[in-house]
Amino acid sequence: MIAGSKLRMTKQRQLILEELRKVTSHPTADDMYQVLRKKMPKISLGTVYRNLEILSDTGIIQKIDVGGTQKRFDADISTHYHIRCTICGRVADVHMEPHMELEAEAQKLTDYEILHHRVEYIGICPECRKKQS
Amino acid sequence: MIAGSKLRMTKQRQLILEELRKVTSHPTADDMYQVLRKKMPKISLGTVYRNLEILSDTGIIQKIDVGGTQKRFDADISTHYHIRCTICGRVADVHMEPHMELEAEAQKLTDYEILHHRVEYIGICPECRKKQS
DNA sequence: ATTGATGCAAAGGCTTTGCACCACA
DNA sequence: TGTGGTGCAAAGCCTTTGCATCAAT
Repeated sequence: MIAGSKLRMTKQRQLILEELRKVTSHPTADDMYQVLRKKMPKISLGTVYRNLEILSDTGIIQKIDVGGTQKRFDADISTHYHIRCTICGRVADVHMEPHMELEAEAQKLTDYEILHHRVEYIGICPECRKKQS
Repeated sequence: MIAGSKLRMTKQRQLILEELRKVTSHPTADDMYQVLRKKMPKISLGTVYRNLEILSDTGIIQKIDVGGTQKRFDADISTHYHIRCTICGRVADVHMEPHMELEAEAQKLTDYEILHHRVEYIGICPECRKKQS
């Protein structure tokens, strides 16, 4: 997908990338669609899915696969950890240095070839905590 | 779900639990269904889903939410890390001690209340590695 | 007997895809 | 002007659910 690609920068693709870069909320495809259609009413959900897929295949954005049913997307392509609220599903970044030594440690114990690792925290976000009390 | 539950140990539920405890392959609901129907041809996929859900809600088994579209299940309810093959999707355990200090470290950096953490490794399993070469 | 569980099939949620038309390069 | 992209709608995949019937307690 990356090599030999003849990607065109359409207005839709450009807007999708632009809007994703504005937020840190790790939106789902449908979250994006709801925002995008305000600025481009005729954009289709299929186009949003297709572009998010292409942009993440190309490495321009990142697809994140935290628990829950929907995939989420992130314009920050650096390796970083996430935390998900078990109540509302919201996802936020955890700004800590990735523990690369986890990979070396695990590599001694598995016969898989380790390529990456992901850490996901599960917790309760401030908003949901407030509602609970 | 746990408190005040009046669960019946039906033949289906018993078999589902029994078969899940036999394997370490982290099967999907459909994987389970394919195995179960050999021993109980009339069992329905809905029953498999319902029971895996109930058993994990009750804490008797664990639902695991590694990347990919399908949920997987594990009779081992201890906290442990998983590795997923990026080619075939297979999931295996990584037998290392969980790094509980990751939670304390992250807690300093987020205003979420951290409850758990998960580590997922992504790699290539021995079988797929063999096919590549 | 009571009522939770099952089998079946239909419906639901999220995502992908076929197709004719459109618009970047 | 060639071909990748779009909008639309249909289809696909996984999972949940309504309902009549069954069976565990």
